[in-house]
Amino acid sequence: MDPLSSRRPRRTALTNAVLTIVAERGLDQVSVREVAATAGVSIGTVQHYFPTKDDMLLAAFNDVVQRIRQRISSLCAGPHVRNNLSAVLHQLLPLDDERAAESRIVLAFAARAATSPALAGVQQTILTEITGALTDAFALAAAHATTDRCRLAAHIALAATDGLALHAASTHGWISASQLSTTLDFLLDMLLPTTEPGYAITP
Amino acid sequence: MDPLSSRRPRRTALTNAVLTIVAERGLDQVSVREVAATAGVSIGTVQHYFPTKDDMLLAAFNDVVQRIRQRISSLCAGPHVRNNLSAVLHQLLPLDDERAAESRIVLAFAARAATSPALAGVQQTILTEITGALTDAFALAAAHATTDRCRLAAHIALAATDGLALHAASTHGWISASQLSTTLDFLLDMLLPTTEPGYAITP
Amino acid sequence: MDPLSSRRPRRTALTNAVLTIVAERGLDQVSVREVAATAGVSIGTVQHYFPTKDDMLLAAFNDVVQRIRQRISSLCAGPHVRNNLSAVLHQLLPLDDERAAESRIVLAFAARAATSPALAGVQQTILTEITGALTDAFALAAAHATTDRCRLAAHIALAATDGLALHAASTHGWISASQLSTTLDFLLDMLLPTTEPGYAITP
Amino acid sequence: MDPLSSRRPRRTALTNAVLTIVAERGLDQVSVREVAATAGVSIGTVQHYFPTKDDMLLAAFNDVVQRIRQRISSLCAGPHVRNNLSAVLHQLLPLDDERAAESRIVLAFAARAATSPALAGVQQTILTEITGALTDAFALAAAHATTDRCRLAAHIALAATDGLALHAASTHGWISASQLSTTLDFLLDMLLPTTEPGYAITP
DNA sequence: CATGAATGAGCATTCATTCAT
DNA sequence: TATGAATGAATGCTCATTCAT
Repeated sequence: MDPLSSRRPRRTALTNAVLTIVAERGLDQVSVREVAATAGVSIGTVQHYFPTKDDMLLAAFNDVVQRIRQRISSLCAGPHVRNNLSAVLHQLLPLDDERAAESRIVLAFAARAATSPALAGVQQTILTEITGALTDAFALAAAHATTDRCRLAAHIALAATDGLALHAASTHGWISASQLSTTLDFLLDMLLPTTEPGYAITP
Repeated sequence: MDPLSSRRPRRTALTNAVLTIVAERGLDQVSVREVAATAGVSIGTVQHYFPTKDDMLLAAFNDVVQRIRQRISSLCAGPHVRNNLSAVLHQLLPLDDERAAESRIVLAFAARAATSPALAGVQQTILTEITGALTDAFALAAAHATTDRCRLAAHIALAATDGLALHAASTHGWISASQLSTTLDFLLDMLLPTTEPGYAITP
Repeated sequence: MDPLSSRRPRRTALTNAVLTIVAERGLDQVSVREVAATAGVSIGTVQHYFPTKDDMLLAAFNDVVQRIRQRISSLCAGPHVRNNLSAVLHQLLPLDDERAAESRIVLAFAARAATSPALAGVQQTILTEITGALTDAFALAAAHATTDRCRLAAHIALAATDGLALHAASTHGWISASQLSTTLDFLLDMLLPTTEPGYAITP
Repeated sequence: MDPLSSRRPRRTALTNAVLTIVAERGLDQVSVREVAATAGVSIGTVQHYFPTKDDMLLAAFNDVVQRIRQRISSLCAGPHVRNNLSAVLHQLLPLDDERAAESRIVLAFAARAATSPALAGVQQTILTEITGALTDAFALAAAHATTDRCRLAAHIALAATDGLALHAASTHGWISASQLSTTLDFLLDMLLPTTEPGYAITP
């Protein structure tokens, strides 16, 4: 009846099929055929929603980015800045199977973004958003720190988090979930002085 | 005369061709045809050296890893531990065109390692080596720090470095070379107390 | 309009192309490319109808078997059992160019059936059908013979016929059409006593 | 030392490798690579003995034909003509695993002979030899039969035997070894009257 | 909105063969 | 005598895409 209620779900089913294949077999195993088969529709239908394969991959990347965006923004509503900060970054680590799959997906798209301007644009947007939010959070948590310091802290925090996710996703069991968590906590302790000032991002 | 003097160069020419294509157009644009054309040999010759495409990619990844390994070990010979540490990590950042290409290459292989056990093995080996070396370096630089602290510092330093390289490679100009360098320096200052103790990785 | 009227002919054109190549150049010269070229369609079209080469060969064998089946059954309608029997078996001999081509085709598929279960199944089916029909015919022609005798006669008749076709197809002119016919007639005379017994190879 | 004692065995090992592959996987699975691997030599060695693949196949066919020739001629030395005749023809049926393999081999080469003049020549030679020998045998067994009758009987006997072998090799278990033997015996009884006339399919 | 026929370029791989050693 | 490097054509097959319905 409502065109939105029938069009969107099918489109989402297709991007979900893409993401499933990316997580399980890698981005280069994504083909229109496989997506159609995974989603249980015909090839023609896939190409009705996404005229080209690049359109399809871009939509899938946008979907996963949007999913991350929403999960992050919902975590920023807490009263304690530091807890929010920690929660957000932990969301980006492959601490359980679901987020491990997401890490593989994000890594795959990030790698392809290196040679795909369209994907690079999406990647740049989400990186800008997250570092902006992290910078704000650091500013709130350490009120007397300069903006530059906060931005530096944000970049370090996000780089280390993504780097940890990269290390975990690109090996198999080299670094455990608890190690990931411990390492990130250690870094946050360094970046966010708790009891007394005198180090970390404060001047 | 010496078979090694005629066999090796050709094999290396082939893996170099692979790495060139990976850096310029991405790992999924690597085909036996393209590699043969880039190296200026016939298709049959490529498959004489590498019976399957996976063999070829694995050899190329091993080559780039070996290249990194040697560059790093040559930097560790300096007298000042902290300088060595800094130099090694800066080597892993895409600070010039050559290292930007290498970052794209390493990122591409890391992403594929997520779904390729053979590549994951190589990745795990090099990560283990580098974190081991970094841990030793932190131990030398901060003599009274526990081994666990040093290992944590090593993981953070490498994760942040690889994360920065990932951010730079997966966008185009989002983060400049000087920003990369500044951010890494800031992190190292945090991890390596200079004048006086009382923070960072010392207890 | 009717999908059958546009789909079937094309599919049949493809199997006919296969059979043409088999008859002229042998089964191992059949390639998807050659079939496409012979049928005047694109490679993709061939593989739209037959996803794999084995599917294509199986369909072609089924087609030729079906053709034989129909020719045989149309011959069994005559009033004189012995004439029918003779006519059917003569149909299986390479007595003219068309049936010589068919003999080469059938021989090629029979040989491949030795190492292809799918083709062996088709071969077994047609052999069972023909020997069944021949057994019935012998039973009608020699009313007081036991079923076992009739089955033996049927097996001998078909084996000798196929053997003659094999000899003719696998040499070039070693045995002439008239020799084939004469030999088969002689065998039928032996298997089907007409007026009086007492012949065989004795004068 | 003796060139013959070192050259011939290796050459024979190669043709044996060909025949093994033909029996197990079919003639079109024979490749220089596979033959070299099966015989445990290098590709270059195979092509040292057989410059082209056709040379190799022709030699292999000649070998198998020679093997049959020798087995047959050794059986013709017996004192009872009828027994010799029966023994020779039974040798051509796939009554045990070894002769089943040989039947697949002979069938494969016969089918290829349909489009290969060189193989057809060998096939024609062996057919001529065997029918000649059979004609002689029938002449001895039925002294007062004309030569033409004997030749007809020979053709029928060989055609039926080869046809039975074809039926057995091209299906899997459709006709059992004992059925093959029984059918051939029945035919021979028909072609070679022993005590009294009055047989054929009538009881 | 959805299908599937049709296309032809592209893929990794196998192949027979040549040649220098 | 025997090897293996090198070649390039050919293989079956998958692919993204176009188009008519």
